[in-house]
Amino acid sequence: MSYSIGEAAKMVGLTAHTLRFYDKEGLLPFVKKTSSGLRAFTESDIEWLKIIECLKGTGLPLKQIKQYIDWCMEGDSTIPQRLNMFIEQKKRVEEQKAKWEKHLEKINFKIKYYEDAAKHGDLNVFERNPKLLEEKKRLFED
Amino acid sequence: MSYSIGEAAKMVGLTAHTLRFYDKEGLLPFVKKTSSGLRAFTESDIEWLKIIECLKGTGLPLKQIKQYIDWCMEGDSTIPQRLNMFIEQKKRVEEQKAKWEKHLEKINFKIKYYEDAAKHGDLNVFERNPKLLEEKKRLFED
DNA sequence: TTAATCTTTAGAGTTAACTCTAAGTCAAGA
DNA sequence: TCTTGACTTAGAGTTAACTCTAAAGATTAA
Repeated sequence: MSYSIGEAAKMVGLTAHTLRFYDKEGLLPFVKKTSSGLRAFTESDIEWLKIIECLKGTGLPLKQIKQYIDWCMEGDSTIPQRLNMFIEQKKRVEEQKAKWEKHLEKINFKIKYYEDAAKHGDLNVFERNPKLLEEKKRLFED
Repeated sequence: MSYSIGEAAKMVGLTAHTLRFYDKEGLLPFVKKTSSGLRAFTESDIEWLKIIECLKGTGLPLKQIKQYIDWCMEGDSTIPQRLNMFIEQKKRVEEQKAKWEKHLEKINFKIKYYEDAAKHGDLNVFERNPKLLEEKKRLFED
């Protein structure tokens, strides 16, 4: 049993256009076609799409995803490169998470700031709450 | 005391080109110019840049950042919109964080998978370790 | 004062990742 | 069989966010 491009697209939350674009870019060399030329996605292909989505969703550019796919197609000799790629990607994700943590602190500060401002209808927040000014200094200096 | 565009750029980790582009897009209406036409960034402007970086870094498009800046320029009447924007952005960041958490699980699985593959020089990982197959099924189904 | 190094503008070019169009082919239901 | 809707390709167009260029003006150090 296999899926058409439209069915596969729906399953992974992309459009058929996007899947064709990925194919054109060489990201889907594993997808076979029927005798009449229609792409037929297997269960295994859907899993490929999910791992592509995982890498794309964590910010890896399509070019590097293609590099990974190429390694996979090349065979067992590229296992070290693939392992290394996932280790690097894990590192990037964790760095990114730390960055977002810092950004989130600033956003939380702004929420506190504007909550007070909204309550009083003006921006004299720091006069009312000098501790918030200290927090701001801490958050925005580097 | 104030900073030239190049100094300001260095301080926030952007290029002067990018700052001019932001200015052209209307993101920096607060930056004043000297009598001879050079941009002069104040300490306060640098703080604006940092909040722009925070919003951009958490995935808010420049158009919506401009919307926020416009609200700030408009005055106290837009405090509720600004509060709302930061609340929404916080929500988005937390959703994104949850998504990354899930992606990270898949990446960690792949690391385990390729570590075993690398150790043995082949991809018969699931034959050696059926529990990893279970984990894969759990991670890649939905 | 002069050379080197900024900065200014308008506008063109780039990159990534889609997104769509046209013209034709294929498949499934009535 | 016919119609409707999904599929095919090549290739053009779009969007966001830069990134760069050219030509001219401003600033700074020697």
